[in-house]
Amino acid sequence: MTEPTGADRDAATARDAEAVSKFVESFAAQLVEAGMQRMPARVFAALLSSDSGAMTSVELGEQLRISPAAVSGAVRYLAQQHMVSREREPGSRRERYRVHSNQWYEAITNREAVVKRWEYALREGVDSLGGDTPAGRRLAETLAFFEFIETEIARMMDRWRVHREQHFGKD
Amino acid sequence: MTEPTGADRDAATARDAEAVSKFVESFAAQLVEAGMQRMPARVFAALLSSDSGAMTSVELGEQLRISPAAVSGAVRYLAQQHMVSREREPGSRRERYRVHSNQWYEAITNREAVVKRWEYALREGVDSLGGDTPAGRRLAETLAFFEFIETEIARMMDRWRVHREQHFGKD
DNA sequence: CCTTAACTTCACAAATTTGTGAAAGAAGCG
DNA sequence: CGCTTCTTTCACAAATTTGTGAAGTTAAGG
Repeated sequence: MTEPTGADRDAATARDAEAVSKFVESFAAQLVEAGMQRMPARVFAALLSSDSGAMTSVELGEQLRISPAAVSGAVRYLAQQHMVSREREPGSRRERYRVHSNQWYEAITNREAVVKRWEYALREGVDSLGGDTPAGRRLAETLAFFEFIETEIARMMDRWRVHREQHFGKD
Repeated sequence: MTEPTGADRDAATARDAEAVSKFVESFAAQLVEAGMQRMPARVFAALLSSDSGAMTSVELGEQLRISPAAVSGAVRYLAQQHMVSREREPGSRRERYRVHSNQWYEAITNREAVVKRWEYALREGVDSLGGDTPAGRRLAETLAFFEFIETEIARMMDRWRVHREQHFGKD
């Protein structure tokens, strides 16, 4: 063997596999409880708790004890949600999956597409029930709430970026 | 029959059952897509688009064509999530389920319990991986993000209450 | 080009979730 | 108190979801 099996074995960054696994499973469990699918949740937690913030398909399969097919499905989902990005390490056919902290903060707050569809459905509702009926007014107010939320969240993320830079630097 | 079957049949507030149902199903579908269970989503949408903002178990069962058991399960879930409240109309064993707009705006943004558990898991992770490791630092920053979000959302809801009062009055 | 390593797709079995009918449990009203 | 009406609980069948092995596809490197 010319290279160590699995992840980085450098003494300075040696990982306590047990501790990592414990975190991965408990954080993933919380994500699942919040509605995320199991495999994406586990893969995401694994990436989040890796030192480099990136892992290959094989590494993920080994750590989580899941098949390549499961890894594939999970990362496809995560990539679609913009919570993870794929990288090709040059001169290899291995793919690397990376969690960019910034990126996933945006992804988790940016339910923009979801909210837009809610707003669309609500507008349809207001139209067809009539803005002058009690129900129509309730829907209209709900719509206003989401519109409000949408702009507020954008501003909140602006403030976060400032806050983050102050506390953690640009990185 | 001394009272009309189903909901209010007063001409002024006559509901186009078809239109209501269309909205209910399409809005519910969006909620489902966002991770909500089907029955709670449908029940919630039905309440939201009712003129009075409240319906009995029987009315819900009729409109949605579901069994009493399904209604029961759905409203239990919605009540737990504080998206709906139960009322007993005095002098009847009928229960009424009501959506208070205010209440459900809070419920939807107030993922407090969820976020708290995420934060707890992240703190555990930082502790066990060590705040001086790259992974530990990533988890710590993620934790900071959620703490930030938590206070910001509380303020956002304060602003919403003001905004709402200006645009829709106290009601 | 051919080989081979890596990822993806697909069909399917297992596990989980969902909604129902039936029975049991409350609570008003006589 | 017991009847009646409404709601909840429970066991189960149906439907859906999940993760796998195996076959298929892609692309690097000879």
